[in-house]
Amino acid sequence: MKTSTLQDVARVANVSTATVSRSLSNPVVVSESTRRRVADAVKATGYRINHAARNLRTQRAHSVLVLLPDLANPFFSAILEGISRVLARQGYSMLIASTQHVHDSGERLIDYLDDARADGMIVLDGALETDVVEMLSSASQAERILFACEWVEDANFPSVRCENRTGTRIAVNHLYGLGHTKIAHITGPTGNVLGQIRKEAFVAELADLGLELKAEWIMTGDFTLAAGCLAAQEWIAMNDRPTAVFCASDQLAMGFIAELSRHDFKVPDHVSVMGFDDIDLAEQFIPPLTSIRQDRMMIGETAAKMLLARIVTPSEENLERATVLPVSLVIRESTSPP
Amino acid sequence: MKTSTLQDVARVANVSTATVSRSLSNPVVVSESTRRRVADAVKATGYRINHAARNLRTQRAHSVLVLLPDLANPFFSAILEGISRVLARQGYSMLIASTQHVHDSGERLIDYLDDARADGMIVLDGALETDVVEMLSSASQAERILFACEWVEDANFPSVRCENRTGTRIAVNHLYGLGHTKIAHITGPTGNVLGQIRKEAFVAELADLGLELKAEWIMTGDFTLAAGCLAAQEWIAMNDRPTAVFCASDQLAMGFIAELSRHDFKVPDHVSVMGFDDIDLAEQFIPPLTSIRQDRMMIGETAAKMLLARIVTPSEENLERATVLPVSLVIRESTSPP
DNA sequence: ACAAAATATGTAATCGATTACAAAAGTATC
DNA sequence: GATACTTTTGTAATCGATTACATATTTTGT
Repeated sequence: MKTSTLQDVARVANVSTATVSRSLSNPVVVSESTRRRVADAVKATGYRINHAARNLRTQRAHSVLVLLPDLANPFFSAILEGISRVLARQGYSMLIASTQHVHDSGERLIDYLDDARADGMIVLDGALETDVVEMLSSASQAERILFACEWVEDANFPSVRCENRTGTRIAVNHLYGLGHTKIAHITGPTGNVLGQIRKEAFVAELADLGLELKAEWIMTGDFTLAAGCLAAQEWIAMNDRPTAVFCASDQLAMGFIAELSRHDFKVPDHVSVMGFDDIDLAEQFIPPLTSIRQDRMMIGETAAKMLLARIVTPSEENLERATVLPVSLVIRESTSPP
Repeated sequence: MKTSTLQDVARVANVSTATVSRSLSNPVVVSESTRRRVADAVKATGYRINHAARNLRTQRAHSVLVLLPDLANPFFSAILEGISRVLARQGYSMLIASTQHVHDSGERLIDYLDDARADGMIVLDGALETDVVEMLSSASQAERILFACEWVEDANFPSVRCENRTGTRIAVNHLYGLGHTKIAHITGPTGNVLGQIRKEAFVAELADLGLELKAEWIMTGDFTLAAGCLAAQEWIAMNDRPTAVFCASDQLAMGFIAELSRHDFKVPDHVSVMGFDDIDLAEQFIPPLTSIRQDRMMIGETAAKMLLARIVTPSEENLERATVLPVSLVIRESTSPP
């Protein structure tokens, strides 16, 4: 059975297609009685709007592309949930692509916007290659691209992020407040903005507190479990072991703790460990992880709202360029006095 | 700068739009020289096909909807990765929606197919409400719906799944082979097909091996960490504790182990524990988890391929209705002789 | 009661690509 | 060189909704 079209509805309601269209998308300009007849006809015919037709005519795709570096990273799930929720409410669909695949297939990201597949783009990957970033920022559609969580320093895209600096300071102060004075840090990947900022804030806060910081206490990681394990081996090998470690991500912290426990070190008895992000698993981990909580659902919702605002009313220049969302300290059992 | 259209290309190449269109989508019918001229014109104009226009004319959305019960579940990530990879290769986009949101917003799932937003649907949620399932199966587009991993018993949708029965038997035999004779099981949620089948296979295999099975050794769970914790409390409270536990999911196993270790029981010293799925985290867990591995990437790829075959050549009735993919035993450190 | 304004509806062009059909150009065959 | 056939290209209709503009109808003001 073919689905019915505006024409069919118009025939049944005995009006023109223009009236049906108006009745559905802009009801106030249609008289009460006509509106009712159209509504009945819609019900009778089981009419569903054809998105392809509307998209062509209105030059809108009614969908947004979300770009992830890695679908498997649990950090993104709640963000997607938030984005999806807001988009669905506005009748928009959510397209997903991983930056990896796009690169593999030689496809250009900007094509999604240029060829009417998506009206906007939310990028969750700050590690885009330079040429990709340049291509995006020079594109005519650049104002429809928004970064969330991560961002690219040089480019001037709108973005949503959390208080990375403040979060880091809160973390360090939590450890300091417990009595720790020898505090180490496992960083994110070199070149990553988040890792960089958290590291800078860490160094700055230690300086403010007048705490010593040995060079070897800053261990380079990359947000992953595996990197956490390696860092643990470094820690074990140290002569003067820090009594607390602030990790740039929960996954790092988990890997660190896991490797320690394989070598019979206990957290927080031998060393206090903190993460950053407060992913779902942090609460279930053993020991439950003290972390800096980012409201990922909120990040997703905010990103989607900002982007939709730009898509729907692109003229207004009172548009937010960057939104910074608060973080909070979640104290669990992986930290204690030294 | 507006993007250029077929018309623009045609003008530059000095041919008709029909020729340009053919030159791009069906080059063999166009002469070598013309094809070259068109190619040059495309490059000169920076032409990009307009998907909305093509979709309208061809009655194809060139996209597939993937329905998840829960974006946050790490089990799905690799499946999405597999789906995405195959779709991208064929020029299809991947839309994502969660069954929860769709239900909340009162939207009907089938609308995605009816209103030209998607050409097909991959459903990763076997727990759809009955009315939704009925709506889907009675739809004209029902042949474009495919279930992956989970499925609905009564309905006759094509599906991709893994060897749940065989996997369960392998698991039980692994434990039996280590010398365990008192083996318990933590099930999936009541009513879930996967949980049901794994439970049945578990009971059957124990019977085949002639092993005793006390009623309390089958603990009802729901695939989550939390359920695993509860089951651990049950286990602790038992007089005659089983020496091995086969869990219907890795998350159950992790919750179970976590709760045990909070009560100073050690795995595998006090009890051997197995999971099912082999999610990424299983390898990093402490202890690393013995599990039944499903190749989730492969499940995703297979699902996407099957669905595309149905979309592209819907006539052929030599189409696979169900593909069952093999599983394998991954032995790590959570199991040992009693 | 009539003009002016406001409201409601219809007509038809439009978005940009695809494709049935027609026409033209080229090749082979005798 | 004429005929039949194949290959290549063009013309124009089409997909289904939206919307500028025109027209018809109702309301308002005096």
